[in-house]
Amino acid sequence: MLGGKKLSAGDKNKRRPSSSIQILRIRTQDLTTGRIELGPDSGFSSDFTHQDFQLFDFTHQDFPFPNVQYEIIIFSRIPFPNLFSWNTLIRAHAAGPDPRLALLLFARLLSDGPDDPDKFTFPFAIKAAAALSALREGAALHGMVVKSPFFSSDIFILNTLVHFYAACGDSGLALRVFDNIPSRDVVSWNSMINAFALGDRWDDALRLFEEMQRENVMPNDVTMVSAASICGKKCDLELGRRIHAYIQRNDDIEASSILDNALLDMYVKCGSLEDAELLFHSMNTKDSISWTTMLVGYCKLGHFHAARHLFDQMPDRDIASWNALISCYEQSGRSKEALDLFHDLQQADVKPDEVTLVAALSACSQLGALELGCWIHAYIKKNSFALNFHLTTSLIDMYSKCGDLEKALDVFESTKNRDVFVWSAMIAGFAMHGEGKEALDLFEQMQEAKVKPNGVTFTNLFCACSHAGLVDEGKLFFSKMLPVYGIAPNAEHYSCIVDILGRAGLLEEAKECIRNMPMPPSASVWGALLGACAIHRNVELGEHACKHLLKLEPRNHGAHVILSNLYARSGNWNAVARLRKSMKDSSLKKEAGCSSIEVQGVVHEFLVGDISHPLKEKIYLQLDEIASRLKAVGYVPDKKLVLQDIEEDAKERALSLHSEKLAIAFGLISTSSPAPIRITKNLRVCDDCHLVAKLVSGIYNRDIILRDRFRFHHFTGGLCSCMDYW
DNA sequence: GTAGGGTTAG
Repeated sequence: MLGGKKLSAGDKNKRRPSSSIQILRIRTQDLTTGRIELGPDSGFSSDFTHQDFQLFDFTHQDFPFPNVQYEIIIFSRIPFPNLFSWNTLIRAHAAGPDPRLALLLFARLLSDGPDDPDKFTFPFAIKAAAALSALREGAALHGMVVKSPFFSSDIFILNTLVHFYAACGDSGLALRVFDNIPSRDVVSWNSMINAFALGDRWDDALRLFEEMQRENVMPNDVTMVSAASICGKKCDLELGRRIHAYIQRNDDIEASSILDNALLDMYVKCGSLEDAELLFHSMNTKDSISWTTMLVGYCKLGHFHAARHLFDQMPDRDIASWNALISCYEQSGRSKEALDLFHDLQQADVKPDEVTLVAALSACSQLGALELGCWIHAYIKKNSFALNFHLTTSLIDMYSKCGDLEKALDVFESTKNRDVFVWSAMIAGFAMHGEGKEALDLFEQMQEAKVKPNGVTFTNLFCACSHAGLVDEGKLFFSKMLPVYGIAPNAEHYSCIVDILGRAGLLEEAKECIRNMPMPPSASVWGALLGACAIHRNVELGEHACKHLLKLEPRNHGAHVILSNLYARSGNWNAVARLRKSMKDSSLKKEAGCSSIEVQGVVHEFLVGDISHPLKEKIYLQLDEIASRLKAVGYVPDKKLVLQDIEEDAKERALSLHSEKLAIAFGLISTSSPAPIRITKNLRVCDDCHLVAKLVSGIYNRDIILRDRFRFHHFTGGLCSCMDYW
């Protein structure tokens, strides 16, 4: 039916087949009639004949149901297909690559089928709605079920509905269906336990697990998979072990590799490699999921050699195994290893998927490896990967963090569909480059586009305000978060606002803000206050913040360094020495500063005073030349920040060998104008290096784009984009 | 002759 009018057979034959299939829209008023109608905006033309199925592209290489095409041909040749044939085809599509076709067929069945749908039809159709998270469509199916005396108590249909609402992310609605199931079987309980698990309501799930046993429904292997998985998510090793023991005790729980894998995953998530290894070695059948799960276990606990060894031993690696190792490297900050493995993958002629590309792009972001990032972007285009939200977000993030804001904006603007992550990534891009106004404008546009901001959006906005010194704007956004946007500020948001106030010198207001926090102040809140005190040389408040910070994170070396800098700036060398001794006693080391620069696709890393580079002679000659040209324009090294109380000329030498200066020197000799020198530093850039970079950009007439831990500095003609506010 | 629930990478 279309627009409420039933088409006659004659109409059908006159119309052209539709070329694009879109999801059908079921109007809610149709619930009262118990029939499904196609809305006028559905894009579906009802001139669809059985022969048209042959026009669809079912040759997708990952098509999981090899017989579908065959069935379609058969189906289209059946002059009067019966309900059984309809059901079979709906089932095939519900599990196929495009479940929308199952819903289309269902609608078609209602208007043109030989019979009304039966108790077999509904589970297939609801499953399709679940696969699509199509809440409205599934709810309409639910409406039809409820009104039917035959279906409203059918346990198969009701169980599928529980699963459907869970898949749509609404465990509350799932529970309403579950509560109304007249006599629940083990699948009902399993579905509801899983619904809670999907909604991160782990304790509710475990309560239900106990309740089902009280009602004398025996858990089966599927129940135990969920139970194990919940223990993993809760990091409850004790309960996990009890579940495992229960399974071993009860012979009626059927062994399966899915169950073994779920237990393995539980042990890995709980961080018990011993249990995981024991189970892994006792497993008779290990599939690629088992191997990959074990691999993730080694990676997460930092056993990278064991992980690599396991990876090399795997009998058959699928793309998920590669992705696991690449992602683990990338998330542990081992970006170079991640990219090396990405390279191996290509050498092995394995096709990356979207997950691989997201991880590789993320590794590029961390390293500032723009050339490789561009190459991956070209690869995506060449192999016509669909730019989904994930990939788009990663590309924007990569270009932003590699210092090419223009390209980030290109990607952003060429994307029509933008979810909250895509918008937030672009806002973050502007923020880290100090383009506060643009970030705020984009937030306005995002609201015009009716995309609801989330907590991350606000973090990025605050970051923009902080770097651009937009204090009033930051305060305004903060005050609107809960009342206007319904997002309760978390500790991270409080750190941001403390940072904004503190940087602007409003230390008292920042202190007051911390006092009014509804949750205990986190380490990062105190860190923000400490940073502000360092900028504004407030030793007393700085000590106060540092004391609180160290109470929460005794081994935070960053705090020691900032406080030490604060003492150093105010010339209190005794305090510096005391602090350094206490750091030494607790074997705390300052994180080594490291700067990297990419030249022709190769990333070169420099540490302080590094002499490991093959071109070290040339680099040090260049450094000498820079030093003399800087002196000629009146530059005096800012030695206050050299931590040790050492001799003056030694201080000067230590300062002149900071990693970013080595990278700048290398950049000058290995690249040429007008290409900017792009440097990525793992820590915040120090005052002296910032000054040197400004002067070099003027004297050598070369732009320098330096990314530090927190933001970008664009040095050009002797000035920096941050206006010395960072 | 057709049916429901579960594990890995992001």
